[in-house]
Amino acid sequence: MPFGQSSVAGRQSLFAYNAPMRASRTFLPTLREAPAEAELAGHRLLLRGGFIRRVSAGVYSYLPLGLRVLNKVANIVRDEANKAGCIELLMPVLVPFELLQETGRDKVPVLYKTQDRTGREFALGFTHEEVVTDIVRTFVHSYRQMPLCLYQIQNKFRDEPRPRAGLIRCKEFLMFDAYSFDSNQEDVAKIYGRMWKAYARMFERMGLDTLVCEAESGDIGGGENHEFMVITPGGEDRVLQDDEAGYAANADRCDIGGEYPESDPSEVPGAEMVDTPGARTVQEVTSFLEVGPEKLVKTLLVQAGDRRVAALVRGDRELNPYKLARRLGVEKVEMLDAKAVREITGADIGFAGPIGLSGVELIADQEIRSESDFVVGGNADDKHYVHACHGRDFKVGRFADIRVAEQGDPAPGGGVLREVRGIEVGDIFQLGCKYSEAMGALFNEADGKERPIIMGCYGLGIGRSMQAVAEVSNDENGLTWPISIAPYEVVIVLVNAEDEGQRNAAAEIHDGLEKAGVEVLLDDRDERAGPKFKDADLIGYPLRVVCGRGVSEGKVEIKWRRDDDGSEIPLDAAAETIAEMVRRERSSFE
RNA sequence: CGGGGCGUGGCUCAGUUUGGUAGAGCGCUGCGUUCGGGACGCAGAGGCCGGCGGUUCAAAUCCGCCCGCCCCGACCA
Repeated sequence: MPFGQSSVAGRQSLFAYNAPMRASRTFLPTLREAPAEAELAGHRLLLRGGFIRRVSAGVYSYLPLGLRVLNKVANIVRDEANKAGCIELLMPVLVPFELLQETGRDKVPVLYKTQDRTGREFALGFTHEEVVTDIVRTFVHSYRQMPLCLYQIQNKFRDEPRPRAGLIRCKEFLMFDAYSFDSNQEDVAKIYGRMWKAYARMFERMGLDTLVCEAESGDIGGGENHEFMVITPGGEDRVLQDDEAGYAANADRCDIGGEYPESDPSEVPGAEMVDTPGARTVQEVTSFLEVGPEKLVKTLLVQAGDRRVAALVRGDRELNPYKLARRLGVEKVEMLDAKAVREITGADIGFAGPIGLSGVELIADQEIRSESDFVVGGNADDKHYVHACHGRDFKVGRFADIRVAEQGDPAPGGGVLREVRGIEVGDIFQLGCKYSEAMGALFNEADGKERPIIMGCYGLGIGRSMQAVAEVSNDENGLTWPISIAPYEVVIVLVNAEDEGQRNAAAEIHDGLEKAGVEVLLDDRDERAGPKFKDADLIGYPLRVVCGRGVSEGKVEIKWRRDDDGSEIPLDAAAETIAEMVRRERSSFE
């Protein structure tokens, strides 16, 4: 079995080095008090337990225990990726700048740039679409060479404006990234589904519950896009979900449901222009006119491809530019600057309104359709209209869902959206032909015609997943790792190292477990029992074996980290008993 | 990049308001006692108080600039 392929049988080969299995000879720098830098429970425990150490903002060292966990997470991912038919390779950190220029991603703001002594420019790899596409365009020329899915597990570098929460958002981080290459849409759907299932298994094996969310592909472009979220209050992503209908989406993507029958403006007084001196913002206008922000309709002027569009959204809502772009069938929309706004409205930004506006398409958020009597801009400096109604005072070309969804909004399936926080541990993307077209990655179809390769990409944060587990698997005493990624499966606490009987019993169990393929750490440090117990709980070894005073009666104590109480087992069969317990526990994560 | 907070032995912090040349707990070293849930006693080591400049007889403390770190927001390919 090749190195790195993880399974029960391959477990001993997980670590190429011969790691010391005695605490006195390894490096366990636990901290009694958490460094002030950490806020989240999992982050604090990773620091206290001696798993990681901050080197600089968003830059971490993995200490020996942390590296073991990281490797295990990586190996689970590797194993499932291999089972899904992906093939591992390794691409460089240094990416020649010209490669990124081919796709225009040389302007990505998070890019780290550097140059060699001759002045040749490189970027530090932040993701590897260009590098892998360059490989594929060189070697893949026929539909018969596909489907193909290549992946690597490697450090990524992103100059994040704000690194945060330990391993959750780093400037340098270990990531699994896979890239699929297909010749037809059916194969694209197949690999997408296969990666989806592979991800589900990976996270399951790590002991993580994930919620799959519809996601916004944003500027990376393309078709379907899902994110795997670990739901926890400390998560940085807003997720909206409707449990009953089984709908979940990232807040920046989330659709809004509901029925919006046309409102009847007949009871509303006629529209009237009023003075609103200097009142530009929603806040200023509504407080000046003494109305709620929901009674104001913002008119946002955007450039959408070669068209100019006015988007109408209620004052208490936020326009979702991705949704708007999708509804308009363009790649992206951009806010018009003050000069362009004056050309169209004859007024400053802040006074644009739909009444009498010409030369632009008018699209309004769907909820406006069933409401009336609004404050809108007057298309003249310091003027607004009150009692404006669509249909009567201005004509909306189209109503559509174009605003940012919020907690409490109607869900697409008919329920209500509820907001939770999530850590995005993985995502899967259909890229289409964006990169293959830009880079000339073409293949010959069966009919002899040349077409661009259809691509997909799949990312999974290894370190981020590790901390996500820490965030959801802990209690007041420390971490509670699932056995699949725990730094060691079993810890043996030698209570009194002076006692020969205890010492021999511990060594015997240790050797027996090692022979049985169990990852065991013998805590033989010259410490009192207290700190050893505290450290065992803090570090979170799944199973604890205590060689203490019971040894003189031929007994040792065993206790699962997750349980409050342990039990005593006979010393003479201890190793076999424990190994069997470990095997059973492992099997629950496979 | 905007807003807020912070920077004092390895860790957690006090001292800064009101200037007088640095403290506690934990950790560390040695000796002794102790030894099943972060022991106790005694004796020690360890800090140019983030950096630079200024004010002053005198600066951890006041002023200016810079750097770093954390949180909120923007951003997040």
